Amino acid sequence: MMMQNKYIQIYKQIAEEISEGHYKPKEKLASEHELMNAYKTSRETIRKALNLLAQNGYIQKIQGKGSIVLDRQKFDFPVSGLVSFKELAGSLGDKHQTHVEELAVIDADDYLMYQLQTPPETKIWKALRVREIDGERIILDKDYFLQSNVPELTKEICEVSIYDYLENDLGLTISFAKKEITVEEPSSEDRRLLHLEGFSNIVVVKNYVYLEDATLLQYTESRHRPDKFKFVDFARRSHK
Amino acid sequence: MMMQNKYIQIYKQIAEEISEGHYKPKEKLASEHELMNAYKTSRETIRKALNLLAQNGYIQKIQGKGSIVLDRQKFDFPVSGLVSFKELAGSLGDKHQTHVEELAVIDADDYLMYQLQTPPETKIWKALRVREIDGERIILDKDYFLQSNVPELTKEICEVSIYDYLENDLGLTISFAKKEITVEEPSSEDRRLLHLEGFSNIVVVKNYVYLEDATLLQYTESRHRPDKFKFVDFARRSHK
DNA sequence: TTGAACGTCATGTATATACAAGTTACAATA
DNA sequence: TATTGTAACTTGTATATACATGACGTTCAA
Repeated sequence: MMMQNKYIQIYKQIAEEISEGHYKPKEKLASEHELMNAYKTSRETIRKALNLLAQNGYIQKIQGKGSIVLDRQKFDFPVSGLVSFKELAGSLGDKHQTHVEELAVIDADDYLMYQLQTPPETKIWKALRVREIDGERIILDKDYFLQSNVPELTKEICEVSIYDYLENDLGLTISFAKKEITVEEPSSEDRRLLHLEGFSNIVVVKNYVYLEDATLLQYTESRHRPDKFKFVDFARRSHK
Repeated sequence: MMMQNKYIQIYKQIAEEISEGHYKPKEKLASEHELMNAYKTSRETIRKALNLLAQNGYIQKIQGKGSIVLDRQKFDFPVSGLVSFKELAGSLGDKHQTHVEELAVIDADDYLMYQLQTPPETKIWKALRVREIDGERIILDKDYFLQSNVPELTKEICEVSIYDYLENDLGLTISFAKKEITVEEPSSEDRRLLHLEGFSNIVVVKNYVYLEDATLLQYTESRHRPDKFKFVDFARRSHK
């Protein structure tokens, strides 16, 4: 009967209202007691929703006073967290395009065995994609999946969104990810596939994506031209 | 009577046990029911502690099975979240040093008025520090505080840790922060103060630090030599 | 032998109550 | 006037109970 969890519904609803500007920044949200009546639920359920809002930078809770709405405009989160290129490109300018340069099942070499924590000769999907924005080839994405997790993969899927395919079609649920950002010298592959004239550095984002059972699903290297790279992170201090 | 919140105590205790290797990765934690008896508390309190552990990458909860311990070794979090340089340098190599190049109260110029969201002629503490690791001048930190928040600041404080001073001495509690990472061309100031021979890029981390009442405490620009820069981020997918 | 059904234990969600603690406004008091 | 005290709000913590849902082993029947 329940379409979805109550506290997530409430979270999404309030988050949308904030995003659409129904509340102004620095404005106070209704109190937990009022929200409790408004949504006909218990206080703990309201509090779970409000904690999600706080965690994701929508509001700030202040004991004794209430919840105030933060200014997410001045706070824009383009590449924070686990977003995929499609979400990113959609939120930024349009005129983006994805070129699938390579798509094949390969045997894991030493580097991949280390990154994916697999035994030798494991079959691995390799997808090599170039992201083009406004006519410039900006990003090189190198994706690796265990074939045991992802049996089939096509050029068409790679051109749209691999994440959509994994989550909606294969029913895999992504739980958490670790990102590592460094700056390196461009490889010859980078120079061949991207427009790097005059740039002597490249930003490398290594992304380890895990499923709900804590097994590694995917290793991705996302190689960005430095002038077009921007990473935004919002973090709360967890405890005192 | 209560030294600290129960669920934070339990969180810290289990977190320490995991860090010290009392549990091995992939090992199962005791069930919520068992922990409930062990700590003589309610299940909800245990769950709050476990959720903190999950959020910070210590464990993964799996419905129906239990909580399994993640491998934080393979997962090292050097610069994730809100850590200060002191913590960073301590966890990495030693032989680090801080040079205070400049420390003064100034009037906000246009750039600072924008970054700190203040009216004109606001008095602002400016601290300019160079971080040296293993004899190389690697990082240039430019810190700005409103004098209304931080009345006094000394060279000695800047050499140790401004964060310690703010939190322990002034009683200011940092609540959340927004980071922005970009790559730029070095300024003449960067070239003068850092060892940048041969490097044509610099990694700029803009850090906006907020207090519990959601007011901006500090704006920091941390400018890193690209070869020594590394940023690690751990993120959970918040909802479905 | 296979497979469906069931019981048990795990975590997830929702509710209720009680009290602690921070904020604010206002009235009482010195 | 200035301070204190109190009442009425707010959010924070802790506890208890109930049921839903997922994982898994055992039992029992085909």
